[in-house]
Amino acid sequence: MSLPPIDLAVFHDHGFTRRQCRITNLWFWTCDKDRTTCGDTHEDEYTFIGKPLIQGFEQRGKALKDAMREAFLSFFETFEHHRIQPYPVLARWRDDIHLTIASIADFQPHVTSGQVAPPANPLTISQPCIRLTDVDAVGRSGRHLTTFEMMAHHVFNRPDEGEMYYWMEECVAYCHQMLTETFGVEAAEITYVENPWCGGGNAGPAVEVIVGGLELATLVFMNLEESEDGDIELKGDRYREMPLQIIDTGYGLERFCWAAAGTPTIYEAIYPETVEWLKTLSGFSEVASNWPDLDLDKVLGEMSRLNGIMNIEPGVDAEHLSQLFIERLSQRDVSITQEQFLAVTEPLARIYAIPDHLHALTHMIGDGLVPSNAKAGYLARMLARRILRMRDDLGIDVTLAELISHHIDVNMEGHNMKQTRDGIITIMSLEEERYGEVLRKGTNLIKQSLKSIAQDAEQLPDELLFQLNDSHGLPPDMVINMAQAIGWSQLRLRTGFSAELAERHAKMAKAAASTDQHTSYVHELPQLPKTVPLYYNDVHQRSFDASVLASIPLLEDVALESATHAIVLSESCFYPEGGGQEGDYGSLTTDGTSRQVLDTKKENGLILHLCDGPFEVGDLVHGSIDWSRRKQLMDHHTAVHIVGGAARRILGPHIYQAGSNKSSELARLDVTHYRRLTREDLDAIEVLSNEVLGQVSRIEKIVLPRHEADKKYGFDLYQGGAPKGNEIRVLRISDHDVQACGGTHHDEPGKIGSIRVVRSTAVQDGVERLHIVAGDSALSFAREQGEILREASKTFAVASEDLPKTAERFFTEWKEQRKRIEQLEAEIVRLRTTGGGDDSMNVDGVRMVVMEVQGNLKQLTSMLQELTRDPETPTVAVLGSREGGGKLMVACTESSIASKRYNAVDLLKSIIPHIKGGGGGRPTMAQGGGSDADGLDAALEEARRLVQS
RNA sequence: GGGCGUGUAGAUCAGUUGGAAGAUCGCUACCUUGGCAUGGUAGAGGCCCCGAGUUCAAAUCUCGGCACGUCCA
Repeated sequence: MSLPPIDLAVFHDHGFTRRQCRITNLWFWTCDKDRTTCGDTHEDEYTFIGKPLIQGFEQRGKALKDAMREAFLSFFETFEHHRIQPYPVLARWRDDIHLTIASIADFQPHVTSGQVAPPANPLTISQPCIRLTDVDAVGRSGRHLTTFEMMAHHVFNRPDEGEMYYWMEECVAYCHQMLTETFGVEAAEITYVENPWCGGGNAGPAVEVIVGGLELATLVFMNLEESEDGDIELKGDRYREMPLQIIDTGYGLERFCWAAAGTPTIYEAIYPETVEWLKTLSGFSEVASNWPDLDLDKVLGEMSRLNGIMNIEPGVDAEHLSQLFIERLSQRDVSITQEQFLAVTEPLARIYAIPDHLHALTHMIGDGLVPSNAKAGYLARMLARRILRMRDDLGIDVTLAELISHHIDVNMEGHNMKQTRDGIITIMSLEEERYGEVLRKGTNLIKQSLKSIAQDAEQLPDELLFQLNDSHGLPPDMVINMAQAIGWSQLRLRTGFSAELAERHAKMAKAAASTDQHTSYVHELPQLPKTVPLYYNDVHQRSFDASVLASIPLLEDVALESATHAIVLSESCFYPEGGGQEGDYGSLTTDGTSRQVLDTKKENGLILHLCDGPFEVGDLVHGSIDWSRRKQLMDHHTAVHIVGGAARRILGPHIYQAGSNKSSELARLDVTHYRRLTREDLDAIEVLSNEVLGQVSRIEKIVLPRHEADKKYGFDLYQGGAPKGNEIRVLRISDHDVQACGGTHHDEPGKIGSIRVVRSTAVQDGVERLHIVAGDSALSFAREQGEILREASKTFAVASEDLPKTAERFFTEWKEQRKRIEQLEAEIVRLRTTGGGDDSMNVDGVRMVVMEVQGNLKQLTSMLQELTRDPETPTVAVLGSREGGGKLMVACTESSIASKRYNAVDLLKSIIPHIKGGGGGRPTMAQGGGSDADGLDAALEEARRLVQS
């Protein structure tokens, strides 16, 4: 069975009829008798360019967006939808995506799965979203954006629990009423296209709302989930109805603006100030004056109408596209050469894309993101670099910080940003600096790489381009441009290369994705009630009594040390590893047996005590935990929260926990920051952390329903990772730090004693790892440091205060003396080589020196150098030394009869077996060593024989 | 999370098959000049990132660490 037709009263009431599109074959509803297409095909041009279809909105830019958004939200408010504040663009409540890509993403996965209640029902929202998949098409297609606001009304129905708010009929009715009444759209311009939606294991009927050739909204009725024995078939997969029935709508705010403005592209409707500014700065306005005959306005007008049917998607070859455009334009009596076309469209594409990218970047950085070379931070860096490149291509002289400042002034007023303006500007300046550095290094590298390429080459090797891109951040087209500029004028980028590059990356990504795995500790977990955790009620409880519910042998490959069995109890105060806190150790005993608990883990709500032996099911056991270890873990865990809060107060609002680990020896806290931390930073964090220990007398532990926690404390709660349940355990250390955390913590910070921030290391760019010790570990750390100091001072026989000064003195003296030794060795060599007449002889005008000397390879080298330096006395020298198992060296005076007649390597190879060694070198200088110094005499004797013959 | 790349003089970088640590700029002194720009000559400046291993021999090869860069998810 497939989905039935979407046949609603609202269609009939407004005189709409159902037809099948002659191009796409999709069914659609229209009240225009002449319409034969669904509206979104390659024959449906944009009809609103120059002739707005949405009436009553004369503003442009931010004012237009604000008015449009307000009109939408208040429409739904009057129909009893609750207005929800937008979520951040960084999807920190999710671990599967970095960015908020749709309004429904706010409620995934737990609201949409039914585990967590929605914040309101029904609700309306305008959610800023970022999607980078189409980034290449932005600016070129006239309609693509990386950042947009998705206006929506959402409903979460539970028919099985008698909670049914509304479904398709009402949903479409709201949409139609809003379009025609609030926005003044003629009903004849609207088509509703039936096009089922599926994705991510869910599916349902859906309606696309098309106005003037532009898809303004999609109304999705999500009521199906993937199931092998489902009775509904959609696009090859089987589905069944699910208990939760969700209305997921998406109205493109910017598209509404565009339809209201009727501008040639969407960018002029929403970013008019920046587009004008960049046109002026880049001198684009004068481009047309190069060709007085060209009617630029007409070209652009026709182009934007064409945009609607050209279906410009990312990855389309630019050259091919331009030819297609020129062809189509000529069909419409617009004649333009390729040169003219590119001179107009290339700069325009950049002028349009820059404000869009700035908007996305401002949102991301504004939400507290730090640019990085990994994860979401990398996406921000990519956007920043795209902006900088486009700016350079346009030849504009403004900094990234100035561009962002301008954007904030024009577009961000009233938007609540977490990061400060100064913070954003600092981060942008650092990014631009870094970009400059990549360019500078890249230029050198390209010059270097080109050395091996013929000046008249037409292409560069694929491997070179791949490598320059992947390892050095130099995009292929930039490499070609640079190479052309410095003399390789014939070079072109091979058609299709960019596509191959993308494909290569996709392959790598696919290979990486398939290596995901989950470790389990036992073969099969029995169905048992969740273990009752005692550690939340009283974190100080050290022992308890419980009954054994299961005793399961551990899987071979996860067995650690001597643990053999996982014991499941009815309740436990053993804390299982989680939230970066290691599991508790201790013991379980009955009257007869006693087992060590070597680690504690959690799986499917069951606490697994990993023991060194089994129990009988039904045994009553007495459990007691290793308290000193637990106390230390609590010291470290609570300290991590305090240090995190301190770092945020000292370094800025972008400080976010990127991971943490607490063992009994030390704790590690990874935080996001845009530059390396100095010791001064660490000191300030340490001082503030210790102040908190004294100032805050109690740590609050509160359990809240999820949406209440979100509302009260915001998404910074979820720094430790996205929690799963509807109930959130909030740990609040006054206003210093508030986080959702399932770990065990002290009730009073003062119990920790003291905190030391030992050092910081870099995890990746944009993430610093703080090494922290607290409580007893802090004391033993101090003791160890003292011991290191004492040991070092003992070696120097000085007081530890004098150690740095003394070490420095020793080091400089060591350097000076090393130099002095070199000089003295040279002197020794000079003395030895001037005297040795006895060991030299003359064979046909070549001086032969064969002798045993004292010294290492380095000294022998200098001696040989001295002996064979003078071209006036051609010399072959063979030196031997007994050091280190015997050394032999042979050298000939360069470019003389000596080097013509004798080969140092051959000579060496003939004599080296006497000392049981090997060696090699160049024809004029060879060296080798052996393991039998006693053979040295024989070796030298053979050398004498060889040179005489 | 995965792939790739780079650590050599104060700076920017060469360094071939493992076999004698280099260039350019900067620095110091001297020469040229009335002085400066410039030109000439000489010199100083190196834990070749750190630690193991292989080898007669490691800046070079292998492994580990640290630091930096970059592409992708």
